[in-house]
Amino acid sequence: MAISKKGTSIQQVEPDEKEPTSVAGLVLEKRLGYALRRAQLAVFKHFNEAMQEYEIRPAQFSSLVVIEGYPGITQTTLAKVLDIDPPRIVSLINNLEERGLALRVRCKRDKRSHGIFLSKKGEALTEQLKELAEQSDINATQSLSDIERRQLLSLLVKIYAPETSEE
Amino acid sequence: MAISKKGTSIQQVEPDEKEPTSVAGLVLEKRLGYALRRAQLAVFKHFNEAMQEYEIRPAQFSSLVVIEGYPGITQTTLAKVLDIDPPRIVSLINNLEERGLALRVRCKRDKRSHGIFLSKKGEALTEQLKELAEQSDINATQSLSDIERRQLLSLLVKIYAPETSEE
DNA sequence: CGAATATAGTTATAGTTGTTAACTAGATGA
DNA sequence: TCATCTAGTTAACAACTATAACTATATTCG
Repeated sequence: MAISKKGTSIQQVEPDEKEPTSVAGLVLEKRLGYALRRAQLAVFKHFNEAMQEYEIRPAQFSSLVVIEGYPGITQTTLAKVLDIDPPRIVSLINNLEERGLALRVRCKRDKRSHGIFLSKKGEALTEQLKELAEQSDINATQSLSDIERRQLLSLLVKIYAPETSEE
Repeated sequence: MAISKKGTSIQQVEPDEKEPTSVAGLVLEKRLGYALRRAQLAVFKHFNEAMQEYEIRPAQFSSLVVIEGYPGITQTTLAKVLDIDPPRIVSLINNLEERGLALRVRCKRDKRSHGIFLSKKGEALTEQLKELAEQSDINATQSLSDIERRQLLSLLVKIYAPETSEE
């Protein structure tokens, strides 16, 4: 608009006088996708800081929690539950296994598949991490009340898993 | 738990009888970070499908909208507003410029910086994309009412930009 | 039975993205 | 005028994601 109006080619202009510092007022502030992305990044930043000393990444944490809840779960099922591709599971479990947090046990019935279990160490760590994660969530959302936090959670679940969110 | 209990080494076990298909019931379902990530991926999937024929990626869309709102914005300011690193802006704007959607204009006052503007074509496209993006948001959140959608948006803004969300 | 098909896990590969360091040109200030 | 700072850029690299293809087992069915 500002430029394309003039027919002659312009080489130089004045810079914008007002310096925006946020997307406030733009359509962008009304876009759910954008807001979700920004909020997710903000919350993950806290999470990663909290987990740094344990060298646990988000996907590893999720895996630990799911394995804890379903001991003996197969890699394929874990991939489905977390909605990630099977090849990613391999290095993920490799890493947990190398660190002595989880172990693969070949399945008697179907020798192609492995059940995944937590070691004692893995269980203990998972308990600790769950506490940390909860605290990190709260830290990352200081501007929200408890009620708002619960509201938010329930709205998000409705989006990513609409079938399970009837209460 | 299941495995580490026995002292002798176990080679093979039965697989888990119950096949979980979601994180319902696990602590994971209570984690904001996890819910945000899953919801964001779901919404972005819709967005990317909608934008596919225009070959516009999320960051490009955001840039177009911000440039439209602040014609002549510098790359540094754009980086700040979108909270992305300056190097990323370079290829982003290069791409928009190559496609004739935006243009860099060297700034008279400070010859180091460039003002970025949309071309007529860029403006027209941005208008179209904004409609598409709004529709895509709604499609991605069919399970939410209009009120819930607005609630969600306002909660998310409180997280990623707490200072701007007082109304 | 045994050939065709399917599945669990894996490996390899490559595309895409985000991060960091360092460089150039121009601006600023003592 | 020299040192310092900043905008934009380039290059190198680490991380993540997606795809294809391979292996070993399992299953199905003529």
